[in-house]
Amino acid sequence: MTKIKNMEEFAALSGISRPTVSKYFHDPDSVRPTTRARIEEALERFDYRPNIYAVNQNRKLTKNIGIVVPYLADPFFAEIARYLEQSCIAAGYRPFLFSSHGEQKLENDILDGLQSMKPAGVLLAPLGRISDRAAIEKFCADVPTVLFDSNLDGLGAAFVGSDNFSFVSQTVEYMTRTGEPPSFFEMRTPANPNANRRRKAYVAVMERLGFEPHIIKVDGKGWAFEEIGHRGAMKVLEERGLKTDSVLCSNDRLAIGFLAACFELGIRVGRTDECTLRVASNDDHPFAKFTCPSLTTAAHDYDNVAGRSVETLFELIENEGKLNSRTETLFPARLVLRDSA
Amino acid sequence: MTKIKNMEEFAALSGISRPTVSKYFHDPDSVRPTTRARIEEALERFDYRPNIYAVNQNRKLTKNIGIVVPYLADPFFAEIARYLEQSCIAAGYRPFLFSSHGEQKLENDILDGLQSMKPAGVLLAPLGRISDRAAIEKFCADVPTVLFDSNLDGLGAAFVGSDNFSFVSQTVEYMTRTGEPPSFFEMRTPANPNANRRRKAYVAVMERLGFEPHIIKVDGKGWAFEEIGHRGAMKVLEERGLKTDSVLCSNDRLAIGFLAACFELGIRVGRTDECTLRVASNDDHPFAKFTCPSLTTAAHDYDNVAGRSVETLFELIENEGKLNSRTETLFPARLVLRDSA
DNA sequence: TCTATGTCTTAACGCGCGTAAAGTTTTTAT
DNA sequence: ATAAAAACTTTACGCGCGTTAAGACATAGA
Repeated sequence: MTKIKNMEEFAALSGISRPTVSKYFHDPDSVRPTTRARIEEALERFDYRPNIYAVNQNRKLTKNIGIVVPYLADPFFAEIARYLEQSCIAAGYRPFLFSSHGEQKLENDILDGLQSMKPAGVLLAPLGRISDRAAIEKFCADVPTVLFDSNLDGLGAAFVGSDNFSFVSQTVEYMTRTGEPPSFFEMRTPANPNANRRRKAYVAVMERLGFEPHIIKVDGKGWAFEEIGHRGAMKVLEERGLKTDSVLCSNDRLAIGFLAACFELGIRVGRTDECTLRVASNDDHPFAKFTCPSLTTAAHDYDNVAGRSVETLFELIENEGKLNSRTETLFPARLVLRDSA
Repeated sequence: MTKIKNMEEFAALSGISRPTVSKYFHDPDSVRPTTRARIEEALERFDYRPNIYAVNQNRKLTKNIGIVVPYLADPFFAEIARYLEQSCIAAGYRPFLFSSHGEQKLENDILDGLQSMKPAGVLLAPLGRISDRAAIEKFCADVPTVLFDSNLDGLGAAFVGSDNFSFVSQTVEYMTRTGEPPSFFEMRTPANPNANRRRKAYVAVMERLGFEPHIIKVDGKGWAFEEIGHRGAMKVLEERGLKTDSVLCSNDRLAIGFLAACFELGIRVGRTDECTLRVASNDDHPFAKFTCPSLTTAAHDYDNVAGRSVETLFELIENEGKLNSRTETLFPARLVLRDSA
């Protein structure tokens, strides 16, 4: 097995001219079946692969796709990233995954580095409130970008995410239908714009149903939501600051902390008789099934959000970075009934 | 602000010759302070960055570092990846993160793609039992690689991980000291070699202490450990297959499932009087603090494992891919006492 | 001031591949 | 069978930068 240095050499060994071989690697269907067969035959014998740097230097558009999520230690994003990666690979692209780890500077650095990779496109789930709008806007002007999960008004060629109103209305209506209307438990200054939309949806739904909204805001910064939810819940529960016997958490990770606090304080959570509190939430986090009790929550339509995100990006790429208009696609939630409410 | 096309142009604008500018980007300290100042001054005015593809084509060694983990949806790996990424950036490298998502084919594909990136080095946490040994061996022959988290005998230039014996001996000794010696709860065919070492350590420690080991093996494949632990625990607990009032789970994710099952069955877990079962585990998963009850576990020395991994890789890179001999570094665990045992 | 050393400039080649033009061969259609 | 179309080969240039060699220049030490 000889080591092949470059395409010239491989072309010679396969008995095909280099430009034709080059054409083959760009699109195997663009050459005659007989020559394709000859190339692929040689390919098996010699195991040659074009130098990606030389290739990418000479193509104005690479086959790279950047995937950026705000916080990869959150399994929600890890899962969605997995789906996105696989979709990209299936479509013949090379996905590169980055996490902003909750930091603006890192998000900016990632976009910076991404730009010099000349990616065909980028799937970006921005940090949200703490994102550097100007930096992202500048990036989007140069690179075809689809925003997902959390929207930044007007940025990117399109946005694909979940319909926060659908989440909250389903959970609130369910809890109201089966018991007392819930209070809303959230962070005081949420990092994510979805959180704000959920609060607004909560207020709207409560008012529509003729109930007075109760919002419990807990302190805490960053992405350690479980910790924040736990600490906040301990405080609220110990101070008896809870006006209702049912609570809707803004998201599952806060709820995980909330439930842990309830457990520690001996508060029975659930919908059975011996329980004094019902807790529901939003997201259907991968771990929501294993909380104690298991968490009733509104599930993201993972598949559709991820699927539509990549579809939109591919469309964008084929249209050379321009879409007719910026679309915002929102998928509704699916209520998942478990034991906590 | 003019758009700069290439180094030639930037060199002209900065009043320095291109070769010198090239030298500067390779190592800013390799040029005279005055010229360095002139370049950096121009750099601020014109915002130019070398084309990474052209750069990487002409350097035999890039500044890229591959980070490969077996399953990114596990926050443990997400956390360690974060640390590794940051260390690489701090050292002036460009980390690229990949997850094998529990699949051998994907692991192989990732290594394949990585190889054509000509990375300076790779930090690889292999899938373990289902890894393609031959493929990894071939890869390691060409690319400076440090294995971490799970060891494959003889592969890679070095291994850095945790000392499974230390984990298990601490948890077993603690449980034995404070109550009944534990049974060991694990998957029948664990994906990870660490699991086998933990079982062996359990048996060894139990025998040393003069107790008979009890091993509970539950069925299940893949990386959905919580699910597997939950289902397995339900079965064991319902069938009253538990011989002891204390259980040591092979890892935290199994324990999360185990605790959920206990909760559902009304079994009180903990070390207080009204509890009938104690559960401990290994890893100190990011969520272990929020289980119900919170999980007593042996913590990885994250910082040291990650830190030593990158240190070793950098050393390896500086030695041009060769180390004197393959070292295996194991860091001991730290027992974290919480409420479950 | 002069020399030795270090740093810079100029000129030029190479990396591996994309791509275009012109000519040749093969395939398809009539 | 023949003409038209399609695919191929040859030749050659360009991409942006690494790198080298020769010579010009600047800096430091005496």
